[in-house]
Amino acid sequence: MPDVSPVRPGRPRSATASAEVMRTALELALEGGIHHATVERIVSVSGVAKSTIYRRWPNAVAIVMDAFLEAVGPSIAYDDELPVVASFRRSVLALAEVLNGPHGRLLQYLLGAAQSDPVLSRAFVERWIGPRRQMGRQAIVGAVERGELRPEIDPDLSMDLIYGAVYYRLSVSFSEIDQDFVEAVIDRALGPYVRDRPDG
Amino acid sequence: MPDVSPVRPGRPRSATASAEVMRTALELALEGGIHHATVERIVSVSGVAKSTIYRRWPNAVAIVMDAFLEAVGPSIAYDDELPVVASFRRSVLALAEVLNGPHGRLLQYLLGAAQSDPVLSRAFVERWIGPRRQMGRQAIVGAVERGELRPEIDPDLSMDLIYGAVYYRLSVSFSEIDQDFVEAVIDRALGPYVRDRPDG
DNA sequence: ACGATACGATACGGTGCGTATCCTATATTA
DNA sequence: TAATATAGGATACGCACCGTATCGTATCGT
Repeated sequence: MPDVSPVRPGRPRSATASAEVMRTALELALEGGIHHATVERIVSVSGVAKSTIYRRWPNAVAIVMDAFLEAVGPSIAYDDELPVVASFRRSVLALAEVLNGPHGRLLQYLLGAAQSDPVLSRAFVERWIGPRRQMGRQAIVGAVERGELRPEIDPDLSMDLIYGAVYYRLSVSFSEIDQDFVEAVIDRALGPYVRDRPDG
Repeated sequence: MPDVSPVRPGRPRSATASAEVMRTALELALEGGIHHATVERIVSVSGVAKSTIYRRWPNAVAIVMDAFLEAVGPSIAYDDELPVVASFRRSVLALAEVLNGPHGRLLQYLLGAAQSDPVLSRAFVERWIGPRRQMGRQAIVGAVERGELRPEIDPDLSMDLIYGAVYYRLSVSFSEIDQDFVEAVIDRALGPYVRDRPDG
């Protein structure tokens, strides 16, 4: 996240340089895995100088991380109008779609790199994991307040169960995250707490 | 896994060399993270020649993987005599104890490396993930047969939920795997399927 | 003894890292 | 307009590690 405070003497940082570096890093990582996105390659492909890159990012993975989050970060796709189970289905299916696509492998690489890079891991939690958990927790709390879910449900644990199963597939059991799986997971995590609704 | 068929001409491979290499690799990785266990460092610490190492392993991570599995691989700790929920608690708590200790961070590193190394990932699934899932599935099937669990339970999905939550903590949300958490996860994954036992 | 294979030692080219240096470009401030 | 501060491009550097190759020596089976 190259941060530039707006009022500062001297030549300002080039916005196009940052964009070009991230674009190149993402492209390289998508093509040949995260190990293919090296600083030296990014330099030679993007044309931006090494010194410029190191002035903004500490290493190559950080660039890929920023590029990834900028590309697919914003979409969370919760919809509070729907019943809570349907809302979760929608949101987790959207996540699964990302994870099953090319960006999913990239996320897998980033997650792997975060395992031995505390800085990266913090960024990962704060900018990717955290927001989604937060939205999910709020959805559950809201559903409890509306009487859709029984109040005994533990929102945090629910998040661990749902997202846990999804990421387990991605990064531990290395199997597919299909629609049936997502729906089954959500049903088993939330189902026992769904209240019967006499008014249909 | 350096495999040597027993009947073969020529000088046999030294067993002590393999042992010393793995011991050193494990030690280095535990000390300074998996990136600290480089082939060149293993060479200079263990005294075993580079050529000998490359004759047996393709790279440094593979050595750490073998060493890790040899050190903490065997323990699964299922106990079919206990009720199924208690049996799972025992087993997953034993796993959590490993994951919370120094070997847990190592597993985290290995899991991370597996994300971008297909060979390592296969070995990981076959030798670490697979056996545990298998034991767990069998425990559930057995419990269904004994009438402890309702037959509608999906054993595979149950494994995804339980182990998913555990590994999610380890490698995605980077938070602690304490006893309360483990018990809550198992209760929510299996609880709804536990049959009342009138003779209990 | 002979052939086959392993071991240790050493050297090599290649890649990538992160830093430093130097010059030039472009902004603010006095 | 001049001074100051920061950015960008280009280049070179030392370092670590990788994986391969080559060599002489050691230790098996036949």
